[in-house]
Amino acid sequence: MPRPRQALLTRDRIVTTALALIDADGLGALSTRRLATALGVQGPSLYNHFATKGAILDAVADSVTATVDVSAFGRCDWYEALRRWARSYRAALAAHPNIVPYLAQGPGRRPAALAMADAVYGGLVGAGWPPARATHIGAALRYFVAGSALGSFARGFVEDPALYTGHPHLSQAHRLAGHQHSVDEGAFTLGLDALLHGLHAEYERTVAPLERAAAPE
Amino acid sequence: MPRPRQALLTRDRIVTTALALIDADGLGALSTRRLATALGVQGPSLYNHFATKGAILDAVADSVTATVDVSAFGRCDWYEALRRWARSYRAALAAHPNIVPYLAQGPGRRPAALAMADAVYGGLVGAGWPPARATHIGAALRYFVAGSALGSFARGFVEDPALYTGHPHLSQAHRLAGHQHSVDEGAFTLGLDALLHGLHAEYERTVAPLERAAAPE
DNA sequence: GACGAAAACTTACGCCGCTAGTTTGAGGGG
DNA sequence: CCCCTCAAACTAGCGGCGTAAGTTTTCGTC
Repeated sequence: MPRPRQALLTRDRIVTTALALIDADGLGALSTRRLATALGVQGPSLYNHFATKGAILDAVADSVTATVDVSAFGRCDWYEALRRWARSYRAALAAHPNIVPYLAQGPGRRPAALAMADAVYGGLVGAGWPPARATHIGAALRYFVAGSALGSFARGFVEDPALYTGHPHLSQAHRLAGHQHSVDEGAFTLGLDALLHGLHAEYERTVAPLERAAAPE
Repeated sequence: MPRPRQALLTRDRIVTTALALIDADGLGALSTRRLATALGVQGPSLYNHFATKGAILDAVADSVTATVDVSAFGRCDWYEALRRWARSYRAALAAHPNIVPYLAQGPGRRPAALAMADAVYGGLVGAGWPPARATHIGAALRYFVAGSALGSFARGFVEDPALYTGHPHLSQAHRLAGHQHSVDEGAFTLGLDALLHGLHAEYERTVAPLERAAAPE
């Protein structure tokens, strides 16, 4: 087939289809040939639109990151903004868990990831956190969110009671997989609340006094 | 070459060499052929000792998990034990960051990972945490540790100042990669302290009263 | 209307994980 | 001591992978 009258592929169509395949079959199951077949095309045709498979994955990852809501920074105080961002971030990743290992490598050159980092860091610095501390906070929350989305904690335990007979406290572990949602959600909520609680305490101890001294009403 | 007088391969030698290759060149660069070459052997010979490449990776992952120290449970109170475990866990993963994406999928059928889960869960329940809460705490800390080891936060930012010109707050982001250790370490310490602080507060609020009622001196 | 860029194609290279079948030394039973 | 079985290496090869190279035809532009 030569060049068709109507282009068969667009970057958008490739990204959307790739994400669907990754969601359905996992990151490892995405090959350029399978992706092309799903698009009704031969493998190498993709290279007319993306330089490498990695560039496709970057675009897929960024399309997921782009759905994260950072609008709470500037609208709420830093504390509430962090909470809303973290929940939105986690929701975005949990909707596409198979891409998380790729996405969690860092923002790299992906525009949506950079925009998110900018909003979070800017929001924290704007609230009075020292720059180095703001970096640490952003990193710590990314650690927690990425870790929570990387793989279900509950599904990490095989559903085979015999496996746990040698471990006195794990006799119920085979049931975890069946309660995946409540376990993962409960752990995330607990951890997020605890993290924010601790950060709040540090803010009151180190930042708030300075803020009050600078603008004493 | 037929069967040699002295076996060329052992499971231990395969695991050790595989870990070295993964450390040096990344998870993606480990192929059965490369591994076999490093061992002075042809590719398929590995299959005399392991059923699949995944089984090799399981063994490598478990050898890393086995270095995590959980002895603080039972020796310290739950709070200090959690801290020591988390630090040891992170140190083990950070020493071999390239295997983390594989390892973080959960314990699966890996014995050292199951033993670690058993110790942590048992320690928390023993301290009075309700079972469901103990599960959440273990999960939340695993989220955080795995996320922190999955990829350096600092190295996630490309060292190219031009990339950040469009983002007002990221003007210094290209310097992050140069301070990888202090950034990642600082973020981990901050997050861990905050998490534990929050958990301690919840313990005092929900568990400690019951403990005092049950054993009033 | 000529022409270069664009978007599909085919072919091919060197990797990959893994299977099948072969060879031959090692170790145990008569 | 001989033989039999098993174990641990081998070679050959399958189908799939990412992607480079070159071909064909159409589109958009001057």
